[in-house]
Amino acid sequence: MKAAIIMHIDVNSAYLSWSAVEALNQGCQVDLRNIPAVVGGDETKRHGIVLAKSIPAKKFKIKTGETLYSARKKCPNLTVVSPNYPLYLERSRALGKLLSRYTPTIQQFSIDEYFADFSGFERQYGEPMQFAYSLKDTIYKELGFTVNIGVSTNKLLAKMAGDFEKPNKVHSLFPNEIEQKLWVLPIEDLFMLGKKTAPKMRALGIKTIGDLANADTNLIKAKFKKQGVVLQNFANGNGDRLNSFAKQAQKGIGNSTTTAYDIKDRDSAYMVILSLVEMVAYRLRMNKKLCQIITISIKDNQFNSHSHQRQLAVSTDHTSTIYQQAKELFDELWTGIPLRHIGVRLGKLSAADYRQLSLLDQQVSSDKKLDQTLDDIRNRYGKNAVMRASFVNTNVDAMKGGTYNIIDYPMAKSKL
DNA sequence: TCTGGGGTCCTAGGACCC
DNA sequence: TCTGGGGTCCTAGGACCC
Repeated sequence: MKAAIIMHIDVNSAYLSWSAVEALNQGCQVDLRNIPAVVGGDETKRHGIVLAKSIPAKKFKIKTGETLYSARKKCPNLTVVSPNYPLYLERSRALGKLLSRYTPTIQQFSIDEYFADFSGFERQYGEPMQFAYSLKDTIYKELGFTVNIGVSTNKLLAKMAGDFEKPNKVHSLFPNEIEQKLWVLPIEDLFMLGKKTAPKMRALGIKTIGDLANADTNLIKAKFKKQGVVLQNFANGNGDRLNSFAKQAQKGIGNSTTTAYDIKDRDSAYMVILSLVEMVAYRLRMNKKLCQIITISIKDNQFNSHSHQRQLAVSTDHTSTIYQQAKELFDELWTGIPLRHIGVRLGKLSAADYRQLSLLDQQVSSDKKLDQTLDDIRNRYGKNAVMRASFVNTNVDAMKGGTYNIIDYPMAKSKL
């Protein structure tokens, strides 16, 4: 049997590239990709972090996730542009559509990354590396942005290959290249080995991916538990469960928001919670799901986080039920300390087509009708077409949450 | 005007049952 | 009779991804 051919396609500086191309199309004279520039949130709303950076900005050691304040200190004439999420979503889908022309087996891994399975396509497309180069060029020609493509026999290796030199590059990382290309890299470069684990590894003398690959498994198991074993397998190029392209059911739906000002009173908190619940419950219903677990999370002005969750006796998709539970959970959780962030998450999802009817059915069906009516209006006229009276003349959005449009893909860990 | 938002998975401790 | 310990469920917190 011939080895699988898996490719990882990753848009270079996705948000920044997409905004740059859009600006050029609108007649802008400069290409943001060629100057020190970042996509960053709104500092007046306390969203002031770097979401994406250009290569010239990277030369100033600006990092994704750092504050704009800090980024400007490193590069005083930094250009900062606001994110355009609808654009990013559209570009993301355009890339997926292009890839689908070449293989039916693709999987979106994040807004700017796809895996594609080209196993058995050699006769049609030729030698995999040659094909990857032409695919990269086709993407650039048709969509105007550059990508990195990693080529290997499983998703883990393809992804690691895609992270080699950027931008606009194709790299292979086949099993027989692991020693030469993967093992020489610092431990920090391994997928899923983050900034908490890396220092612990280094303290044990494990400095490179090769060191981890060849470390004593019993030691790794003892120190890092299950996750350690997964990481050691990754270091050996074994993607394990990372190999499936099967679609996985979503486990939870959540929305959260950092408020422009600290929340100091219960009524303001309730307003934000209602706004979050409106969004999260709407998304739940659009996905034709019910939830059985509701989690509320808060972050105080000292950046300490806490959460509280509750399992319901009966699954629900009603805004009013979820809101009531969320308020109770919040009251149990909140000590009165000023808050900067509140989140609501729905878990233990099930299909909405088998509904367990309760004694409260009378009440429930009128709630259901209200939810349906509001959903219909929002789908037709936009999310702000209707709002509860309590939001009128306030500066709280009637529906909160960073992303209104939902990308339906399971996240990182479950796929690898 | 200093630190986002959306996810998944794992662990540890306590409750409860047998 | 005395009391150990395994299994499961629940919850809060944390690590990691983009």
